[in-house]
Amino acid sequence: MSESHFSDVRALNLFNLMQDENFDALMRGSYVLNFPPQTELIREGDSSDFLHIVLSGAVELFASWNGRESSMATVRPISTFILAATIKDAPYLMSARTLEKSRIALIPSQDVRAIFDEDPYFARSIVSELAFCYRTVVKNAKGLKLRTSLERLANFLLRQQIRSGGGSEFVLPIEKRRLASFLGMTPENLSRAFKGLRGYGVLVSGSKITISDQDDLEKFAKPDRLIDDHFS
Amino acid sequence: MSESHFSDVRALNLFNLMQDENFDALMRGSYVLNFPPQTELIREGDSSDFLHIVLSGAVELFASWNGRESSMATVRPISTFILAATIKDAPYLMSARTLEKSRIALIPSQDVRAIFDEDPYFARSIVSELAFCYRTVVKNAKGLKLRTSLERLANFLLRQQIRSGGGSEFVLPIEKRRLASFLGMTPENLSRAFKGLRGYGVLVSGSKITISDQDDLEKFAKPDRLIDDHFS
DNA sequence: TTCCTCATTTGACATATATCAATTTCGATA
DNA sequence: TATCGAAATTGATATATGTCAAATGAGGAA
Repeated sequence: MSESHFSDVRALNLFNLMQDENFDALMRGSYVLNFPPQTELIREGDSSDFLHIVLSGAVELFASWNGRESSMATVRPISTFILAATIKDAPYLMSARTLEKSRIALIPSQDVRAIFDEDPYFARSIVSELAFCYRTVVKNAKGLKLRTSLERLANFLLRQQIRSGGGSEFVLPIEKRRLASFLGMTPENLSRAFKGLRGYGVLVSGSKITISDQDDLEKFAKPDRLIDDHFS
Repeated sequence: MSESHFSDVRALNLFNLMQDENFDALMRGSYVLNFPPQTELIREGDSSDFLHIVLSGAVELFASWNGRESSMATVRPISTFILAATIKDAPYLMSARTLEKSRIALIPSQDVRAIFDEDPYFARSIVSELAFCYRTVVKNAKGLKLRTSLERLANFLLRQQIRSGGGSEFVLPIEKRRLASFLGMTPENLSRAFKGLRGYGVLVSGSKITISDQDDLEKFAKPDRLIDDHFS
């Protein structure tokens, strides 16, 4: 792993408290690979041999059943994914594919489990990370069950606006068809949902979004920190 | 806490590996309370002061937004709930209410966090438990996004059948209106869904379910271990 | 038992969302 | 710039699900 990536990974919440020698051991056993876009990295049901870290590019986590597919999350640098499967030594529940050309670090799951047992700081970080992941999925499930697709889209836009710095104009981070799948709707329905938000001051031009009436949109979306705050 | 409950709690995955003195310390600081049915134990958004353990009775976890409410899970003895909030010292994402007269143990969250730092076995168990919870919610989210309400019901019945011992006859563990909410539909729609499963050999009489044609139902439901196996 | 309350079921209807087919738009690349 | 293929949009329609009101049924209390 290159020095620059090395320190970026070290800075992750998951790794920033652990002892140097343990971090070094993890990194020594890891592989760094470049993948072209649209490469399937892991397939749900496979055994979890590696903890993955997205160093650059982007990775989509998705799930399939009975010929249907749904986007579950997008992982952007620098982040790990499938920690839970790694820890439990259980099969992956989601598949992963690169969305762009991506650089991925792979840490053998058994190394992660071994150092977890050695390093209480690492253990503490893993717990914190897992609790965070758990809460993220719960928030997602709440959104799915409590909101209509229009409301989910409206709140997604408000969250994205904040991530983008809070200005009234920002760019969608993923293709619309993936966004549709992530929000639990069809691309056609997403297109109509965007139209439906015009009445609340949302202007769409390609992937550029303009929120012309912040209050109006928020009044409709009713963002809730227990669903939409992705930082606790 | 009475001796019998004491050992039942000790037997939980979360507590069975930790050192005696640490377990004792947790129990010494804990409270055990009896609650009548329909008592709100925690409200989403509150700070997480206690890890809860259902000793007897039953507790529903539910979420609310904008005047709507959805049942997220039912917790039965002997199990803990809201571990993630406790660990992160973050506000509860879900509310909890007793469904029946229930006996609940409360362990101060700060004690849990303190002993987590002391006892590596406890830490290991917490990680395992959190990973398990995470995977459970991911499975739930997959079901919500990939299946229709009829398919969710069919698979719920198959899971419940297994939990009940695998016989062709069993009893629903919760009221139908709560089941409807848990499965993400209205009570009316659940009623119609039960009718819709008649064609696959599902007979309903009150809360008693009879699966008269196992193969037929399974062929329709297509249970998948990556969604329906709640043991890994 | 009888009554009362509340869950459940049913029917009619409204709304939300999906599907299918046909354009249109966009973006990569020759 | 021109072209190609995929993504996005649109319209028409089908299906799924929700809502409302009424009827039925089950269980507890007197």
